[in-house]
Amino acid sequence: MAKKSPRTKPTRFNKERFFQALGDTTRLRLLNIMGDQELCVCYFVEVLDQPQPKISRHLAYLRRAGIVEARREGKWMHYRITRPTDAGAAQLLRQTLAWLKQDRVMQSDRARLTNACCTPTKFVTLQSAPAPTAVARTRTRKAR
Amino acid sequence: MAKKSPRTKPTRFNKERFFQALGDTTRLRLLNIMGDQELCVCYFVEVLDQPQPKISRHLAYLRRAGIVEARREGKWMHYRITRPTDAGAAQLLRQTLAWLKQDRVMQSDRARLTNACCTPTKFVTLQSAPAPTAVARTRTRKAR
DNA sequence: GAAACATATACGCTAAAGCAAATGTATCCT
DNA sequence: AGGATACATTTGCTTTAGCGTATATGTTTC
Repeated sequence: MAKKSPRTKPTRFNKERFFQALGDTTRLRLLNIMGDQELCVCYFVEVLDQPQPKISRHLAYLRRAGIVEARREGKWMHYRITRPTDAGAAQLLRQTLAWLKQDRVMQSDRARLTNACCTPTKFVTLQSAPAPTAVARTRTRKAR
Repeated sequence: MAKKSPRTKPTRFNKERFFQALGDTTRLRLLNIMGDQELCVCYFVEVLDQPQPKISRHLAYLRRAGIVEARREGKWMHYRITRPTDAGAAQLLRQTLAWLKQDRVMQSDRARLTNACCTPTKFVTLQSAPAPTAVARTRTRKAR
């Protein structure tokens, strides 16, 4: 028995949850900052200048919605945007990210991230944080 | 004093509200049913088979988010999808609508609408309701 | 203008979202 | 082992969303 996976995983992508995940400014800012890189939590805290539990909660929300993935490396958790299992959602997400880049607030967030990356020593909270690393684009550049 | 309008109207499109508006199944179903036509409330009530106040509330929500517009014709209110003022939102909305069409539930909603339109006499609530009319695509067909 | 109709809004409720502060957990360092 | 670091999660609270029921508003008809 124990049918391997007649439909175990593809429980049907939840559109409602997907849009709800995007319906919060903090989460949109987090996604915008991530862009194509993988960031550890301390960077989000630093750039958005908001309490760490709040950041963690929103990241967890995005994770449940299938929009970001996490990877542990020692004591650091790295978050990156992932490709939603649903193709339509994937396309919408890509467009949304492009849309965000036109926003003033989002641009200044990115500027602040760049600043933090270049001179992490200026930020107490980032003293020893691992630098962000670019993430392999899913199928955009030269495939993987 | 009372500065006339240094920036009265373009209050900046609210992305948060936009996504929140899409983050509800009932509202997605309403949008899907509208498609390119203009429908009066009784059709929504009939097709979704849900209480009228609920439908009205969701339509009001969509209206506040700048996604639909309403037009009164006698005692009937006609709702139609509108082009959001923000170009990015407009594109996302278009794609979302296309995305919905692939959904089983959405397809059956559309089928039920077609049925209701062809034989309105079979539906008590639609006895005298005005038939849906196609809406001038914003810039798609031969302009207006 | 009264009755009937189509739709909107108010009300009371429950559930969920969002927040700050506190606490828990895993990891690293010595 | 013990303390420090980096997050995650819990707790208690306030706000908002969504629902059904009841009621109000605007329109037409008689």
